[in-house]
Amino acid sequence: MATRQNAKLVTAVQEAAGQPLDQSLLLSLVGYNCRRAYLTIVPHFEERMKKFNLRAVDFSVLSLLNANPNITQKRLSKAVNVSPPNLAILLDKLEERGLLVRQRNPLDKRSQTLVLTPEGTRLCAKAEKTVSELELEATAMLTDAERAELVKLLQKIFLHDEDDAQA
Amino acid sequence: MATRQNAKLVTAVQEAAGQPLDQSLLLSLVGYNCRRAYLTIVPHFEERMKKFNLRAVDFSVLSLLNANPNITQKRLSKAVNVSPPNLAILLDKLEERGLLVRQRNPLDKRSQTLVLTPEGTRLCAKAEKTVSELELEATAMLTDAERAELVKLLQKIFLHDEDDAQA
DNA sequence: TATTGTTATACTCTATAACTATA
DNA sequence: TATAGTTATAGAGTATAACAATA
Repeated sequence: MATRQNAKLVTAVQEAAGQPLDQSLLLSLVGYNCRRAYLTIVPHFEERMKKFNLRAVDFSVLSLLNANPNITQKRLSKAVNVSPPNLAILLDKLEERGLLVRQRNPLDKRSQTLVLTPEGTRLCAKAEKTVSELELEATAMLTDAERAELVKLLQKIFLHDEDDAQA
Repeated sequence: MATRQNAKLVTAVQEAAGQPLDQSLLLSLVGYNCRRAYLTIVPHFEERMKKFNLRAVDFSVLSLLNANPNITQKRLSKAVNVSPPNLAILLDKLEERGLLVRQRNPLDKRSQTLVLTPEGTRLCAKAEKTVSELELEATAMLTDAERAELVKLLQKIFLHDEDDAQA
């Protein structure tokens, strides 16, 4: 009896070991595929950005400030999806590195506006160039048309009810 | 002098506040768009899966075991991208909840093979149904053709040098 | 009274080192 | 000696509560 049970298990285990993994359900899910693709690109990002000592969030902050000087921490917080307490710490570090400065907003002294320093601007330019290159590498299996189509479809998902397109 | 500086800042801040955010560089990056789309879908997932008390990883594990009974923890670990120590804890919890069982592999007693219990199978079926529904909701702005195209392009990024398609 | 930003802190996730049992 | 899995623990990332300054 125990033997028959065991024989069944042996067969089942051998069968399972010989089969390729069936991931069909997960692979049908948009969210799952987004995550897998993202996790494929991230290591490329991290490797190439080591020399700038920038994480993905740090890069997003610099790039956003480069394109939008003098925005408040509140707007930045929403845009990069980092809570105010965590953003404060992140900005402390970038400010210590001399990449940006906080200025008291003369129009509302509760808030602070942010600008890159000349050094921050230089670093951002280099980092943006590197990121654009690395993106092409990491998605080299796509044609330009496919890449454009992919970006368009992804944006449909999250841009349809945007908040800080204005705000 | 200080006044002229200040006047300049006032102007710059007013200007910045009046403008919509320029995110053009970030929006050109595939990785950034993948992440944003994923982060848009996640809250839908979490809300609908609360009643099953399943996180995304838990769901992936159940779904994978449902389609691949009797695989080893090692293969599962690679497939869900969770390190063995962390997977051990995750499996402890699912096993305590009576959703799966670990069996010593009779062919190699170092390893353990995993199977869902009847209860685990039932829960998985319900969860899979819910996830498929929620995915359609979260991506309702896409046509079926667009959704299929999106999935195809995302998979091109991460399926081109797969490991555990076999292994 | 409400808002911006900060400090302090807790919680979750992920990563690493050392151990056991088998091979 | 090498591998599967576990335990313990450290570190990073994220979330929450309470506070100061300003509106």
